[in-house]
Amino acid sequence: MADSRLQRELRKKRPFESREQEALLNILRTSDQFQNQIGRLFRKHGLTSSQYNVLRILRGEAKPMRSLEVAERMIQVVPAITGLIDRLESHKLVTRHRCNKDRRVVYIQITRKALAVLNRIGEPLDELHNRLIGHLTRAELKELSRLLEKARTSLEDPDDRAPDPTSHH
Amino acid sequence: MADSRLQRELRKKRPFESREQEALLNILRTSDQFQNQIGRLFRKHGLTSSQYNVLRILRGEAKPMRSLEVAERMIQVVPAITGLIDRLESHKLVTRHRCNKDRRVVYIQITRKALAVLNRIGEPLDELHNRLIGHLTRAELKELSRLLEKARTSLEDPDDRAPDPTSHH
DNA sequence: TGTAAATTGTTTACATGTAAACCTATTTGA
DNA sequence: TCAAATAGGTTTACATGTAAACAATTTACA
Repeated sequence: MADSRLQRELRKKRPFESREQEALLNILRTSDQFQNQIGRLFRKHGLTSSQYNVLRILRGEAKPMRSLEVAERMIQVVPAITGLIDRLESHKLVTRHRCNKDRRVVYIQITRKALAVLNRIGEPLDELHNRLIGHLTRAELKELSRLLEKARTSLEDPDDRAPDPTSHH
Repeated sequence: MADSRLQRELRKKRPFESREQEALLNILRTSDQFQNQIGRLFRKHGLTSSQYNVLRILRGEAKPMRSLEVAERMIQVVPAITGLIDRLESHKLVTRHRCNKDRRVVYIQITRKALAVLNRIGEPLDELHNRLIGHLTRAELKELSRLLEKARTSLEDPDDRAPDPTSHH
């Protein structure tokens, strides 16, 4: 395999053992670096990436949501959501309401203050996105998304670990 | 823009505003999910992803390295390396040696125990890599790497903030 | 109807990641 | 030669992310 940019970046002395490994590391590395840039922008506005994501989800839904519903969309493990909401609440970016019908449930609602913050971040974030990958052509962007979506199909079926192939349908 | 897999995954009610945004989110999301899988494998062997990366770097270099040198290759902020090395040391996976010539410098050396752990992880890790993106064709893997490397070129020049273009060569 | 099982969050224990302040040992330079 | 600037690491303060154990409610069902 010919020398690659990634190989130089990682200062590897040897080419990758496989294209699979190279592609995988390219995905992780690109994501890492982009997340750094994006996180820095959020920090300027007093938010973290996770907090921004929670607020975006709440704004998108446009009505109070249950904690676990938010957590699921964040694709995060459940326990983390509690502290995340705690901090957002202490910054007055969301409010919590205990449901009366089912007292286990907690509803999370976004505040006006948070909506204002999201509005302020919108434009600079679009600009950053553009700076990060705006130099790819439309065809390239489309192909990149296609390849990444195809890559993720490997995570779909729950490992074919069907405990009992004879049951269920 | 037509509906995409990502759009469904994120339960977005509206198509993405731009292909740039869609591609960017695809990168972040794919990386996240893959990192989860990989991290789980490392954990089975008593390591974290960061620890594994440090050990790989040390094994690749095949001789003691300075702390900051390791940190640079990890593309991490400096402070984090201290605790990381602390934990590796407490697990007897690396040893620390203060340099006598320059007493500020600390050399990190990998242990035999760590080399054995890396050997045990090698095969299952290759298998996992294969499971994650082995279903892409060679041409697709190559194109995916090319696109991601092109994407990262946006991070190259230090923002053109050349403090003084007249100095240095 | 009464108890086991499932659901919804929380708390606790660890390992990281970021930023900013610090401490020491070296190097620079007037 | 001696003070100021650098370089190499650490420490401290926060915000997350993962796993495991719990607590409070609700549901299911024998």
